[in-house]
Amino acid sequence: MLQATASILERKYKDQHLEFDFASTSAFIDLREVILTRKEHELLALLLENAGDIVPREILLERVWGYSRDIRTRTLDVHVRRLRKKLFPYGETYIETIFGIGYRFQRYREPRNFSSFVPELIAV
Amino acid sequence: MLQATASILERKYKDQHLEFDFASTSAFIDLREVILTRKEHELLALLLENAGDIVPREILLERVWGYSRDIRTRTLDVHVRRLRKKLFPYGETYIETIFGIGYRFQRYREPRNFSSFVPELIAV
DNA sequence: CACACCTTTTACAAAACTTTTACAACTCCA
DNA sequence: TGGAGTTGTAAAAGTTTTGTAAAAGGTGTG
Repeated sequence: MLQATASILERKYKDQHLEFDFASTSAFIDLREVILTRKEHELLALLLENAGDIVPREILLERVWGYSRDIRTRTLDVHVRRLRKKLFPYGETYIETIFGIGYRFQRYREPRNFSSFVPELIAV
Repeated sequence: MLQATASILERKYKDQHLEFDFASTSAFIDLREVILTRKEHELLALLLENAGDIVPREILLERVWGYSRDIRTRTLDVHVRRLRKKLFPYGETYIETIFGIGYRFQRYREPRNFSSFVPELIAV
């Protein structure tokens, strides 16, 4: 059973390892408190609001930075990097790069056993 | 009864094994998520928009690559190959080669029984 | 104003993706 | 059945996008 929630009304996101308060500037990774800067917070918030969905670079740059399209900058990448670091050791797991498009926040998922394969149904 | 749909308005194609979102960059083969690159996505989208119909090489090269006629290239073939791989194990089934013309996407069809009894589902 | 901290830019490295190349395998029809 | 034409494929080369360290630029506060 998945217990992740990301309601804007609740102003909170929570899963097995990450707790994030949309109203506050701090988060928790397991038991460790993580202080986010403003941009980091906005960036993560936007990704979390769309958890599970890809958010294009353009949208991130527009919403968090107010940049219009066609701006070439590495700012977003640098922030993603710092965010991932602060989410250690789950940074790479949570924030996924979608090449050529943008980024996606993925809810934490319990690692899979090799023995629990998905059976294929065949009509005989 | 066939349940495949490919409406551009719905922006989604879905049949028994493949789920494809025209707006997104990812698809699903059974329960496995498949990340498509831009070209792969465009190519599959074009084939899906014409599901059941042959799409000539020339059209594919023109629409996806902007190539004008008479260009000799193996690019299309290479992309088809990679697409088929990502659609494993249905790649060959879905994307059919029409020799001398082009390619055709075929909706998934339930294997036919010769006997008329209700099939039994077996997990293998 | 000086310091600390945050943000952006720069310059390059690394990774991912696309196209080409070279040749093998296949198809169709004379 | 054999050869011209077409498609399949692996690997190399080329291009684009993303990652990263470090420096430069801002901002707020004592």
